[in-house]
Amino acid sequence: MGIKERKERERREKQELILNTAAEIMKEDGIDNISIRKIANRIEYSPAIIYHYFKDKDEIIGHLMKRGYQKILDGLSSALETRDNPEEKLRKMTRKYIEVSLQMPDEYMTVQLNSTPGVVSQTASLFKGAAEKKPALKILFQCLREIYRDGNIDDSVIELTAQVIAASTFGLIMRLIIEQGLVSAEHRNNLIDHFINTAVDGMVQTLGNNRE
Amino acid sequence: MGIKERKERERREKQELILNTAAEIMKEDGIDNISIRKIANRIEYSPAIIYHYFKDKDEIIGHLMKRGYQKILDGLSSALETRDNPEEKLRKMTRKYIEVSLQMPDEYMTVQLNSTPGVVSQTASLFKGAAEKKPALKILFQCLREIYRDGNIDDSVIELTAQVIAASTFGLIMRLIIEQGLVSAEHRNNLIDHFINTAVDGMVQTLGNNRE
Amino acid sequence: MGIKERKERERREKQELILNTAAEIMKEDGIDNISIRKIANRIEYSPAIIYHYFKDKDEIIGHLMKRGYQKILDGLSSALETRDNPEEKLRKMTRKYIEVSLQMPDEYMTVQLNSTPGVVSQTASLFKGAAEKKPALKILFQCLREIYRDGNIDDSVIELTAQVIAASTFGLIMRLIIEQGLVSAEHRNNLIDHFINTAVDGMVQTLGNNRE
Amino acid sequence: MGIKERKERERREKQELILNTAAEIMKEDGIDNISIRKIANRIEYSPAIIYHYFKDKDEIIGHLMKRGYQKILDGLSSALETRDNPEEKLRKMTRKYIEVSLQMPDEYMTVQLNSTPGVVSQTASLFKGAAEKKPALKILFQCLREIYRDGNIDDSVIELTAQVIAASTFGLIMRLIIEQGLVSAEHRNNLIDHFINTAVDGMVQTLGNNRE
DNA sequence: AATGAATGAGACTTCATTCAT
DNA sequence: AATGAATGAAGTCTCATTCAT
Repeated sequence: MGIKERKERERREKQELILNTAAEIMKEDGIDNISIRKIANRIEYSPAIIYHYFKDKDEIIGHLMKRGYQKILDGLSSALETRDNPEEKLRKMTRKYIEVSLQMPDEYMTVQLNSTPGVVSQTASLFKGAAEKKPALKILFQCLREIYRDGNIDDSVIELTAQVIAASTFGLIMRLIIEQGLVSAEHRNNLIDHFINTAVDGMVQTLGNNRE
Repeated sequence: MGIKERKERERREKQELILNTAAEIMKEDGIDNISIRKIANRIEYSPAIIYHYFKDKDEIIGHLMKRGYQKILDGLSSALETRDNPEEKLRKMTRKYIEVSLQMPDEYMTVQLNSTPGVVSQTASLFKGAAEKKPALKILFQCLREIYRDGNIDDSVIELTAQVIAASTFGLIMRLIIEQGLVSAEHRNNLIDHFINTAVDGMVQTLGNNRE
Repeated sequence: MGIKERKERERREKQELILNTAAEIMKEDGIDNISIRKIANRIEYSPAIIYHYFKDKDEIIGHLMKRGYQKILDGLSSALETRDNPEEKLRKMTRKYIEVSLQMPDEYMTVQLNSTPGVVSQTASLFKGAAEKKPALKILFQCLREIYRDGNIDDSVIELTAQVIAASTFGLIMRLIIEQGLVSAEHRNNLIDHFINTAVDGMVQTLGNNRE
Repeated sequence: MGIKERKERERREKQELILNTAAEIMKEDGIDNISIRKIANRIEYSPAIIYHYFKDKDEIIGHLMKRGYQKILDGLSSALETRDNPEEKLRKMTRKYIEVSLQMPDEYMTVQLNSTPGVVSQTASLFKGAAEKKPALKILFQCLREIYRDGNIDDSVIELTAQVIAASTFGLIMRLIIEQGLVSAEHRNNLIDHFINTAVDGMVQTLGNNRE
């Protein structure tokens, strides 16, 4: 009696098809140019059927966002499970985050740049106290805390540092995405290495020096 | 025979009016919501007349972009004219760049995020050799070069550094714009200070240390 | 072999369910906003199944109408069975008719205002000869006839009178329904009393006076 | 230089054309079935142009309503300017009101039956105190007041009477409209005469008798 | 120089209905 | 008996653009 399950599966498959098509369009034309019609045309169905699988356009966009955010979080937390010293952990995490993001450039852009309240409340990370409320930032914060576990550096300063690292990393990723076609793979890797070795590491050291 | 010039002038004035109105709308509703109709309504002319002054909507958007880019460049080069030592100059320049950008958040976003070939070719800065071709990056590069004038650091490394600084700064600005409503003025200043003092300075020092 | 009957019964039950749900929607959103989908959603079945029980939407609407008309007739004839004098009977009947109608305002409106031939042929009452053909009007006519059994008033005049009473009563009911929220219960009762005591009674008396 | 005026006129003419077409559709399909598309199809223009002349569909409906209401008020007040005695004035007014309404049956129905708050607040007449707030009812009230100027009938009773007359008249008009095709012109006139002579007059007399 | 009129395309969404399963 | 999938038509509205005047 797998008939029910088959139907379920087919339904999910079609939903996936719709979402993937929407993602495709987003990639090509930007999120604001996703339209029910375009999706319908591509999958060669009538526009109406889409409302059979999703309540409205917002729901589709919503799914697209959730997807992007989830992928990033997954990638990030996988980097946490190493047993390296905290400095090394920080480096690996940063690298992982950059890599994951670059593998889904369009979703990343869409999610991170969206400024509708509902979304920005999830992606925001620069406000005071964000280190406690934002999962991704919290990870970063704890890593830094561990690095300075002996020194007496104020938590607020560590939060600032985490935020600056996050924002800088975001900037590098975004520019790499935007300039996609213009930067060679080799140079891109050099940039990432250099960013981690001088910017991130530089911050950590500078902070350490200022401690005394 | 000043009649011709007067006409010319009036023409330019009206073009300005149209562009300013478009900029206004961009600020309020985002670049994707600029419409010929909205512009026409605001200046209380008919939509058709706009085609008298601009070929089509794309031309208007193009002008808007060029404008934004120019403002940034102007602000930046003004920071160059100080006689401080290069380290201080770098700090001032970075700060100035951040400040200018934050004063025109929407134009900045629009210009920097646009990925149509025509525009990205102007804003791109991460490709190998950008330090020579991009005015803004060139300034940064020269400043760094001056800092390490005694050491024997390879130009390619300095370019990498300039690019990483540029990308990081871009990231901080972007996130500050996106999270506008959520970050207090005080915290925002702390972030900028911390960014300059630890991230930028940190890079410079780390690079110096690695020299030997 | 009660199996066939059970199926029959179940079928009728489901038809009832569908009709009741349709009536519900009519009450809430008006007759024009009844949609197959809405019915299906409420009874938690798929839209398609409804076509199993009714040919199409028109058939459902048709049933709804018939129902309304029946309710009114039932209520009316119950008022007939008193043994009062005819004047009193007329008053009671009128009052009963008003009350019953106000208890099912939406059905009443829908039925009475519908002007598709099929329906209007049932509700029409103003044409010459209606007193004989229309059950409801016939009752009224007979009541009036009884009142003037001694005088020599022409049947056509009595019919006119019955028709005017019917139309006036209809007007009062309709306005009370339309202005529902604006008329207090007390004032509504006053209006009904006043209508019966002055308008209906007034007609009857005026007609009696003109007899001689 | 009547060029401006000509354009103005043409504009108004086209607006009229649209409104008339809308009215036509209302007549045929009911107010709820007016659609921009239908209007456009009939006048053989594209749907978009309609938005050139009216802000949106609501504006069109609004105009339709205002039109209907105005016609009625005009017709009514013209009946007031006679120098007859009040009883005769009442008869003439009633007759005039019926006649005017029957000349624009569809607008009348549409306006009177519409129960959206904005409209019903204009057409409502049965609530306590309506005689003061509703122009049409006020006229009726004053006429009755004049008839009983010698007797000591309470204003609230006169208001009730006015309301009952208004509602009854409304009922007669509505049924005549609905049963349009079924009632001969002769019979229709008989009904109107009979209504005025027995129902309206009957009320007036009955009220007068009850005074003592 | 300026405008009003007009259009065709496209946006989102709801609906009644059919059909294979 | 019941359903999910699918469609085509229709609904309102906005837009960029063209053209005659």
